[in-house]
Amino acid sequence: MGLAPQEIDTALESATELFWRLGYAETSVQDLVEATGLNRYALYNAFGDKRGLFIATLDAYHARGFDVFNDAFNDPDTSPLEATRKVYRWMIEGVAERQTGCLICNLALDVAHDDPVVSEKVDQYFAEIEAAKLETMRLAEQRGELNPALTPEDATRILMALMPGIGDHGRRGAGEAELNAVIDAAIAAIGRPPSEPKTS
Amino acid sequence: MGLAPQEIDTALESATELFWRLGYAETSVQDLVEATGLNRYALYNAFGDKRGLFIATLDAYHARGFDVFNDAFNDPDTSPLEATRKVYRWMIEGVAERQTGCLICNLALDVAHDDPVVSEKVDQYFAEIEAAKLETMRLAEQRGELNPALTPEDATRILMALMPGIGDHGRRGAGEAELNAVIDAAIAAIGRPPSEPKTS
DNA sequence: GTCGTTTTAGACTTGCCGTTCTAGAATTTT
DNA sequence: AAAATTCTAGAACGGCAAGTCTAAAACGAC
Repeated sequence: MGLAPQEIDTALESATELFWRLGYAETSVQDLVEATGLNRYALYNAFGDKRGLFIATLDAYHARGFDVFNDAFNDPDTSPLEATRKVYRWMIEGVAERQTGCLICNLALDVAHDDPVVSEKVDQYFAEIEAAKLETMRLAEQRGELNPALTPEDATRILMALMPGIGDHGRRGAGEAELNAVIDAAIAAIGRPPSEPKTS
Repeated sequence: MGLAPQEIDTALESATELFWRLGYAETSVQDLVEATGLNRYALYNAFGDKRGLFIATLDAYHARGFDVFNDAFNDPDTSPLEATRKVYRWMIEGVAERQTGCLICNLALDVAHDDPVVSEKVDQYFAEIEAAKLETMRLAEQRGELNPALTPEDATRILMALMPGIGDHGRRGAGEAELNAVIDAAIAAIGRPPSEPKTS
């Protein structure tokens, strides 16, 4: 009776991938049955309904992203701005690979519109990211690595607002190099500028 | 026989507003009938189908945006960066008023995914905006108003990638002031920085 | 004023998808 | 080994929305 935890995990993984690539509304339950290898009965038993399964994938995705975040910032050798670049590189990899935006920044936002539970989760996720970024930017300021025209709050605003743009850019076909150029430009703008102009 | 051009225009206006606020899939033909005041028969006669009507609204929106763009940049008293700020302010007004992203940057992108015609239009629209921004940033560089850490291409990348983020931010409930703070921070970052740090 | 055309309003058709149900197969229990 | 429980696969149900059709109303021409 019931599924083994490991079965649930692998099912969640394929479901995440499917939702991510197709979008919530565009993913049919039949697609999920085929992708997970579980039959309808088992799916509904384990997750309640399609929405429940989606929410479970959000949680799993969130946990994964959290780990990446911590790894990048706990390396004492990298500066705050470099750690930030690393996190965006990771995000960009996912976007470029699937030609679609981050599961939460871009996809869950659609579902959030008429689902309070998802909406709550998205808000919480964004708040977490924003707090982490702000702390990082404060650190950058202390080290004198921040553009003097910006407060840490300003830098955080820019970084936060770029996230959906990177996803959308990827959806419209931008490759990894193009997306990296965006975040590199942003980090250059946020950092302390040189006295000599950069040549194109 | 047929509708007067003026009837078509007002119908298009209400349809635009409806699509914008609700999204494409979430807007039913019945909603459009009620909002435009035209009956189904007349709607299908004038625009072919729901998708045709949507594409017509895109064209109208595009034309409107084009005008705003030109107005902002043809004022000889404002610097390139200030003109850019003006255009974003206009965009932010629309976003804040409707709590949803720009019709093309955010909404049409969803539809573009499985509609080549819409996809083409979105691409063309983005290319236009990008070219205009790049020209503006080149001008800013010539005037010595650009952050020396950035090429005009870099600055354009940042500005382009911010657009969807502003829309999504608005969708998640950000008000006009918050959204303005984002673009102000970005323009500060793109501009030539002062020697003294900004105090928060 | 009557007849022909156009417009209206909404019922109807078709198709899709999430969810539930069911009958048979597999599996476990004793 | 037999019986009870659980799982499987897919059929059936219900609802919703786009697009078509139709019968009545409005309009216009002569």
